[in-house]
Amino acid sequence: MTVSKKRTIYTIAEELKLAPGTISKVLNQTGNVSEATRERVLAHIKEVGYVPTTSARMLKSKKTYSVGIVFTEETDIGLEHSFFSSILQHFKSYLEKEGYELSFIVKKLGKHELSYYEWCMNKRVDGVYIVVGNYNDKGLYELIESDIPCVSTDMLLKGLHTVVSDNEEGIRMTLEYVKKELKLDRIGMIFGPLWSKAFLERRDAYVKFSDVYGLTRVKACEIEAESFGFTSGYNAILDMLSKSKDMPECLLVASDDIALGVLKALKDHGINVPKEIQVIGFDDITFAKHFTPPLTTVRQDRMALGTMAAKQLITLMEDPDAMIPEVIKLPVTLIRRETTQPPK
Amino acid sequence: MTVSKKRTIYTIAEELKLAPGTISKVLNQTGNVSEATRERVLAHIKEVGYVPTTSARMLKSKKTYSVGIVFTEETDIGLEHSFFSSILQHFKSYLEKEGYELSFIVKKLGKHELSYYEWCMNKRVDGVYIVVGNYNDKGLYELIESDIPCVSTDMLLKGLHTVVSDNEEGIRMTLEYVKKELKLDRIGMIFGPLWSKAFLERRDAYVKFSDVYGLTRVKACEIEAESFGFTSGYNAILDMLSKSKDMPECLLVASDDIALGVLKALKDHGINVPKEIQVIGFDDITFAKHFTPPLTTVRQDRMALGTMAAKQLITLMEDPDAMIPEVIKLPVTLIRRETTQPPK
DNA sequence: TTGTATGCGTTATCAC
DNA sequence: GTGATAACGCATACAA
Repeated sequence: MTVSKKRTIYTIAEELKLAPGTISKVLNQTGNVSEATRERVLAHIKEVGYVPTTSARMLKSKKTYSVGIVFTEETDIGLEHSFFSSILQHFKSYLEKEGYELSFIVKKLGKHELSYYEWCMNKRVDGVYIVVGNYNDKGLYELIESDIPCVSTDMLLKGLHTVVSDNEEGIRMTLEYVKKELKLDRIGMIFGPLWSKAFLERRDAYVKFSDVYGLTRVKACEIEAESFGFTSGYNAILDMLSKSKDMPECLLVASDDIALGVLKALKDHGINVPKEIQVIGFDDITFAKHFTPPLTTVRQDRMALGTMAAKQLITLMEDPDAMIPEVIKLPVTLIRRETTQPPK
Repeated sequence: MTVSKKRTIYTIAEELKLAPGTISKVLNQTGNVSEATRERVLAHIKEVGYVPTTSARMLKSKKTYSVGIVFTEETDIGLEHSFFSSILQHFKSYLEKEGYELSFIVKKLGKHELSYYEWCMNKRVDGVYIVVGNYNDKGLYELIESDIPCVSTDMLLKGLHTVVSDNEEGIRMTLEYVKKELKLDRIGMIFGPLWSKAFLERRDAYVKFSDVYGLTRVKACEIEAESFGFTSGYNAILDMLSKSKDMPECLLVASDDIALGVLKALKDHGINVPKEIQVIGFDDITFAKHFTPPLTTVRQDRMALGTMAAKQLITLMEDPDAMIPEVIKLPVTLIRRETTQPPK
């Protein structure tokens, strides 16, 4: 392929014996251009493979077709965290199909330090997607309060559009399953870190619906894991075992990552799952079905999460005042596998 | 925080009773500016939080402090693939610390379709990082042959700077371990898809060093997995078991993802690891140590891979003709865990 | 040492 | 319908 010589609206105007402005008009489908010249210009542009230069365009107009991503890297999270990177992946696919481009928001450009907001203004991004954010991050609030469209799949904040799984319903159906299908009574739960809204919701739902279904909560077996990962699950069980010999029949775990650690710890202590204790996770990460035994869990639809966030953001970018619900709850599904076992 | 009113070099020049050009000079540390005004300008800029607008700057100058990322999504790969996203994460961290910004290269901007190369020219990225690419992707070659600095941690191509793990040495040390510590003789290997250079290198090294160390290759147990994931490993074992009852004492597997599937299949068929057969993986993904039994494997230093790629790219971006080696091989480490067991 | 003028490639507002 | 022309915010060569 020949490396195309540099073209601008001027060169192509010249080649077509037209005025630069006219080219711009057909490019932006603005103003009046005769159908004839329109076609002619479009054809030529396509033939020579001309693409308007982003920077110049940005200089003049508002739309940049770019969105900034906030992906806070902390406490076991980051691109390596499969749950979030999966959502991001789907978000990315959808947005790219719509012609948008994704950039990670940084706090430094060349030698200039800047806040999220400054970066966004500077880059003139059309919108922002918060994949995972930290409630202690001041910069985030400045961003959310600004009039740059923001969407998140993680944080729940007044004024921020968020797409999340229906955590409460997930726990409700789990507990209903425990009661009605598993026919169990005594339950416990390994919570995730409770500063996370999602984990908090799951804990609250657990408290609420254990009542509703008349389940018995074993208080000694309700533990808040120290973090998000496998290890925190493992440690939570160590903690539990040291405190009490009084094990529940079924243990809910706030996330699969933690649940896998739980399962491992149980196995290491010779406690059989599901015979001696049954375990139910949350998320349905890829590995959940590959573990031994395969984990019963509540599936979050990662694709729907990412895609829906993308849709919301596009709506907002096209019309910042669009009347759309601030938080959208997506349905979840209970996936029955082998860490639970209904009575025969 | 007050949302700063819009500033340009003009407004800040005005505020300081200086000429716009002067501001520009101190910003770019070019031309002659007295130390006094320099300080004054810098101080003011910092105070009001002024940041030069990228688009305008791009229009004039070369450097954009931005790099494009090629992350081909195929055959089980994508952001969800923890190995690659982990490398990307480290690459990203390093580059951001240096003030660069990362954007995913897309093939469509607004309503314009464009090639990788066009996108890069258009955005004026300083460089490109190919996290994972596809050899069949024509657009990639155009990019690599252009004079945009490119670095990869995946593809091996003439003219492309690449940072990879020393696959050959990894396999060599594995085989030495099998021979000298494990005292085993009969070996087999589940290869990864051989169109991948990395997997090809591992296969070739396996062939070469099994000779060197006088190991016996069980041909019926040398199988090319159909893909990258857990499932392909599982299927490879199904395949192997159907073909031969003649199992090797030790099975190398081209990657941990595949190896975990292998382990599961073995377990499902009641074959004990490491008692009946020993297994060694490659990569040391996070989950390798959490599996039951924990996987013996060759660790690739993902952080070094990402960081080194970042360093190489920066060197190239600062001086495109820098004399640096085209391919850098990073050392790997054998991690002994429980899928292998030396004789007592 | 500091200020001025011009161009970068667009878009948008006018006249024609 | 079409063609000039003025911004947009910065860098740079050149004049002061």
